[in-house]
Amino acid sequence: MEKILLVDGNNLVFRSYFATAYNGNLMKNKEGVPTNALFGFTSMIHKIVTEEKPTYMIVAFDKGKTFRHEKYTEYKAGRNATPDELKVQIPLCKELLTHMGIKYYECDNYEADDIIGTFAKFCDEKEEFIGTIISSDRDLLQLISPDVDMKLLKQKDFIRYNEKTFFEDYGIEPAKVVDLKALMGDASDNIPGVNGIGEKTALKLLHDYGSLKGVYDHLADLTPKMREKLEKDRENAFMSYDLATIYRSVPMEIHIDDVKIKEQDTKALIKLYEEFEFQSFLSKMDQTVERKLESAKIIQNIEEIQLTKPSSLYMELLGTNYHMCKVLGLGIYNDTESFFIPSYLIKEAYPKIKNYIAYVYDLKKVYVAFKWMHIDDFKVDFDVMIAAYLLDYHVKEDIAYLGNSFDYAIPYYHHVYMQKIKVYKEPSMDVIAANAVSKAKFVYEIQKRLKKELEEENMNSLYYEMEHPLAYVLGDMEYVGVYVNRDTLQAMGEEMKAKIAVLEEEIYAAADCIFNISSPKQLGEILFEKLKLTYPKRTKKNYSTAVEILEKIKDEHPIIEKILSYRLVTKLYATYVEGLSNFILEDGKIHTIYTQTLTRTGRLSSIEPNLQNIPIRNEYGRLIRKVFTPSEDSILISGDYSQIELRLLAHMANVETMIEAFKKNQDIHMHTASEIFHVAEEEVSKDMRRIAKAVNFGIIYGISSYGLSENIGMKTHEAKEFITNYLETYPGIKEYMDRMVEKAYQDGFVKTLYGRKRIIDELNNKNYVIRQTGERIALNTPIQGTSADIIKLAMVKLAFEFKRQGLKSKMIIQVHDELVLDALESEKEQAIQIMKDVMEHIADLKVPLKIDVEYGSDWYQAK
DNA sequence: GAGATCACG
DNA sequence: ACGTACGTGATCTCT
Repeated sequence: MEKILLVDGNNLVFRSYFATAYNGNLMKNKEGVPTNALFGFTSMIHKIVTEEKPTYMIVAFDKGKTFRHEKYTEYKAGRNATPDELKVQIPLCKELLTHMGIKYYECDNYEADDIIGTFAKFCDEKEEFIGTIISSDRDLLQLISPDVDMKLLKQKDFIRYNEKTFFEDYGIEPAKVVDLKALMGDASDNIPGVNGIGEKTALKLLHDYGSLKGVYDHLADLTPKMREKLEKDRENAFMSYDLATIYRSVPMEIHIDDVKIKEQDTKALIKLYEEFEFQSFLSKMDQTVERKLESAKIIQNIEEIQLTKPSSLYMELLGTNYHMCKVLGLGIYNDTESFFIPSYLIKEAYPKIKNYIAYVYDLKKVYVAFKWMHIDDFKVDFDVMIAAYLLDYHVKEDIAYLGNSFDYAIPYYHHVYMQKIKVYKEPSMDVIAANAVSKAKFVYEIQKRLKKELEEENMNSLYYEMEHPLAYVLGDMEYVGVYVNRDTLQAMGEEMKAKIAVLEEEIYAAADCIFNISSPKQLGEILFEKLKLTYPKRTKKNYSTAVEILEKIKDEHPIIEKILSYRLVTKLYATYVEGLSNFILEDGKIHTIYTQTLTRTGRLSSIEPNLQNIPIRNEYGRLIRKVFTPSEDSILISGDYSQIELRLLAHMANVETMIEAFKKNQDIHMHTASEIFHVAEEEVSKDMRRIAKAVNFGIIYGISSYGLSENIGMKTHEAKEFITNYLETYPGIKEYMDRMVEKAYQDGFVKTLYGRKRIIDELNNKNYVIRQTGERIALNTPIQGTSADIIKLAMVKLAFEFKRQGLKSKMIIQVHDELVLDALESEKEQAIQIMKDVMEHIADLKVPLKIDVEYGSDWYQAK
């Protein structure tokens, strides 16, 4: 038995088009051809092929303007015309299929539905074939038969229907979909149906009387009202029946060899993906077709090095974590000189090149990797990676992504250096050299253009005074590292393991069976089916077992509390005990990597390991912080900005009362509570403060009444009242929000106080929900981003001041609004003084900035 | 490799 | 009628 996949191509293209709507700005290639639908289509096809692994497959498209139901043409014609931006992409989708070896069908005057119907009939008739229809169009459900099932695509996932499951869900046979549509109509397809009858009623009627005809044969049995509706639209109903019926005899010959998937044309596919700048698909391609790189001169002896002018450098590593991986060599390039320095010559060669190295990609990587080699004086003028990040180019760790968006054929790192996932391979030195030098060449040739663009965007000071110097500061922090006490960590781990074992037993006993507690799927079945606990959420396909859900049913069964504890402890053990242990190097320290070019707001992120999410909110988890310790004769000092985002809001929206409250150093949530509840501060209850705090946060996130209500557990309409009340209390904030959103729609981007820019594509989306998200981004990014700017500036200045004043104290950790120092005890007072001074005075705002300082002999105490 | 979950600001 | 707070990273399960 062979399965044929019957894909509704038109449906996929339309879905893709509207899912990532073309907005006249983004999602088109350099020639201006829109690619949104093609992109979505490509990824859907990839997904379908990997999920279904078909041998036979067809993709059906509409063709021609006249329809087989001539007398009803006006109905079909009434559907929205295909937008031009979509039209141009349809032939491209077909081209893609051809390159992938997949046959597509179209037939004059027939729709994709009809072609699929014809193939479905083919499957019904031929014993050796079965079919699976793929579409999000419910119309096609009517084609389900013993030999044909359907994968009905939903927004996120899909439902697979066969005859049996369809009947279970709808209570009618698949073929009766036609009768159903005849009664209820289909607005999207301009099928009128019977006015006043919806899905529920239609299903009930069909259940009672079997078919459309059956319903009309039994009009006498119905209520007068219903009878009247049906009689009035009798003609429409039967016409709708015809309209909804999928034609199954398109005049075409089916040759089964055509339907078999052929080998893909890799070369043509790569060309297509390149043309449309589909980096993600390109990087996934098995690039058997090697990109040709110029061969590079490999230095054998440092006497061969001739360097006379500013050059670019590209450092090639084996592995991605530059704290613990091998340096393979350096590619050096300028327009007259270029060569490759193999790893064993770097130290010796460095003095000869250092004065000429002007441009790099990822300066922090090079700076830190050199430090590990005891080269401490590396400095460059310009980092292409950081500049490209600020300018919103496609920046990833792998330079190939940026290179390819500028039409440089740079091989993807993983194709050259990865054996398979997580396994690296070292190619021959010729290959490494060619890669390194061609990357250096790209850096050299692109830097000028990026500098010019920074200038045009007024981002010079953002680059030269903030991000560029920050890279060295971060590099120092990473290289210095943080001491982590292995023994304490291990002891905590043993205790947790014991706890986990006990909890496991208790949970199995309570559930009366053994299962995988970490599997949400299994857990959901145990809780909501076996133990029949109430699922406190509107119907959804999969049970969620997240904390919010479990908290709600805590009282129903003692198992819930055990599961919550189990979750907490296993999380702590896996992520923070085992996880952190894996990153302690021989020096007893953890060396994280701060990602400087990732977030959309300008914040840093921290990886391998993440030091920005060490537990603190839960007391048991907080104990983990005890393992983070200072160096000898030192303490950890933590300074964190108090309410920096709210202060920035008060500044930007110019909210007098709030600014005053901050000037008086008041508890801001208490103050807000007293204002929105119209009571004296002494009368603010805990709950009032809690609500005020939630609303304050909500405002920063770009509030929605639903979001707020979910967060503090109240009805949406109550949350709405709080928001209205809040905005009446602070009209300045309301004005500010309106102004920001309007400006964002006008410009298509927002900026921070320091000129960092974020383009918000979401605002051009045709989907209302996505536009709303865009509005929230427009409200949040200037605040979160400015906060990130401020602490970055403070870090640069603080590093400078420590150096200038000759302190040995060092910054070691940044957690968005908090800096942690490893400081000599003898420098304690001075370090605190400088830190406070720098952080509080780095920006000139209408509100004061305030930091809270704490210190101790570990991170638990310094907080 | 994606989704669910949960750790942080 | 729809689906919803902003920004991250690590680990686990499951396809």
